[in-house]
Amino acid sequence: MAVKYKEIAERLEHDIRSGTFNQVKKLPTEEELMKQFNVSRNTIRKAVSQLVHRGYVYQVQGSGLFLREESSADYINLGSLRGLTQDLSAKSIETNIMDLCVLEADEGLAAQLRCAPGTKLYYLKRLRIVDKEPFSIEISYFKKEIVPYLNEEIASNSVYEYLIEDLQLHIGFADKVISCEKVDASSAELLHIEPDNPALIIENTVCLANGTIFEWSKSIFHFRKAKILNRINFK
Amino acid sequence: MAVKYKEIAERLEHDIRSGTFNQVKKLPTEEELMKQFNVSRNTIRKAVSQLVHRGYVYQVQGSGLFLREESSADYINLGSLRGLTQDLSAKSIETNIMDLCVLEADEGLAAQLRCAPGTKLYYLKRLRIVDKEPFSIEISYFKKEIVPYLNEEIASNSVYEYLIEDLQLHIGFADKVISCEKVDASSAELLHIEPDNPALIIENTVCLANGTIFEWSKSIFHFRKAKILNRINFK
DNA sequence: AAGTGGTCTAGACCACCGT
DNA sequence: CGGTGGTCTAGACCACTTC
Repeated sequence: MAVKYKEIAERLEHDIRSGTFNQVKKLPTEEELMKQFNVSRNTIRKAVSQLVHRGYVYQVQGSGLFLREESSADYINLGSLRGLTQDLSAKSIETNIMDLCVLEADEGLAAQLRCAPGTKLYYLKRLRIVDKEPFSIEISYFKKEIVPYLNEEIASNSVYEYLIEDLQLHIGFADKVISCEKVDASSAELLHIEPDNPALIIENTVCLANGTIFEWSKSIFHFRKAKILNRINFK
Repeated sequence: MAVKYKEIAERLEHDIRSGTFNQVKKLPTEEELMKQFNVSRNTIRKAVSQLVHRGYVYQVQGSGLFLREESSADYINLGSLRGLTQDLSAKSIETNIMDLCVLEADEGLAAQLRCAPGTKLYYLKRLRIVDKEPFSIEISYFKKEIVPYLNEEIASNSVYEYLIEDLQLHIGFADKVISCEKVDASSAELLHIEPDNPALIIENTVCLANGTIFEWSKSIFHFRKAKILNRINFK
């Protein structure tokens, strides 16, 4: 990571998360940060705008740079790539692999992934267990052309860590569709809830930085245990 | 709006929405935009980054600026201030005011709004009807100190348009918590669904640009009709 | 090699907050 | 009024895509 503004943003994010500014609830001024990191003002402003987007701070013209309140509960964060591991860091997380194989896209999957029917895909179904209780079911399809190899060991840990660090994929953007349904019988059993109970659903279409779709997934969450937090900035 | 990059972003957003670039699926290069709007490169880049953030386009280094696919269905957009009116623009939207009054914050509301119990609040409950069918129930509390006046006429249209254009409030950021519950009996009746059916819930804490909380709201959506779309950018 | 976006600098001036 | 963010410019150099 040779990029200055990203390094500064990561450094500040780390400091915020470890409570460095909790007393004053305020970050140093832009001028102080310029001196501290020995970079130009625009570079500081670019680093800070990353923290704003991630929901850590807000800027007030003429006044300063303030910490946003920490969210007390454990929420799922839509914007993070690392998924549950980072969001629910205080909890114990286990993963059961229910299924992992290569298959060929049918009409429906081909439409979701914008590829020809018959395209080879990795199919992965996992049960996520948080604090010893079933939390969610995650069903993912990856284009094999882009993710040429996957095994149970990788799928038991963070798939995205593997995609980014080992396969060196550049992940660009995603569409997430959030909805709510009655849970089907087999999912109800896995999640230890009654059939016809509600379930929170996230369908996720993920693209590389160059715009190519490489994953489509559907996650089914236990309706009492999962809440999603989204921090929005206007302006 | 004397700010150049915002004007350029709005102009480009309008052009994108009206299909100007649909043939090529690409925007002009930064250099062309610089000439077209007669501004510096950084100003163009700032305008473009707003479009990226709103999910309209993605940038590919060395290649260009591309349109993201339009989402086919009618989704609720978490990032917009205007709410349903803009998101579901193709549909007919009606609003029934169920309740509108001033009350004093109890312990629970005081905690949500970070104010003293007894603080005066506007309470507003509305039923939103889309294409002649009940779509959602919205319950809002506004600090009267910040929103000193509200009436049925304003509440029948866009409250946020009134807050921004008439009261000149500067809205800064919001925390949105999305979850899923079994619907209660009275809400079920309003939404024309069976009791115990699922409901999609958004709880919303909204702050002014200076960080003051001024609204807390809870929206209960018809689980078959409401889907939320969130477009995420990494990097 | 040419085209196009990504990062970074240095400096100017404006707008808003607080004392 | 001084302090602090917000906007804007002009120019340099780097990194990636495309041909």
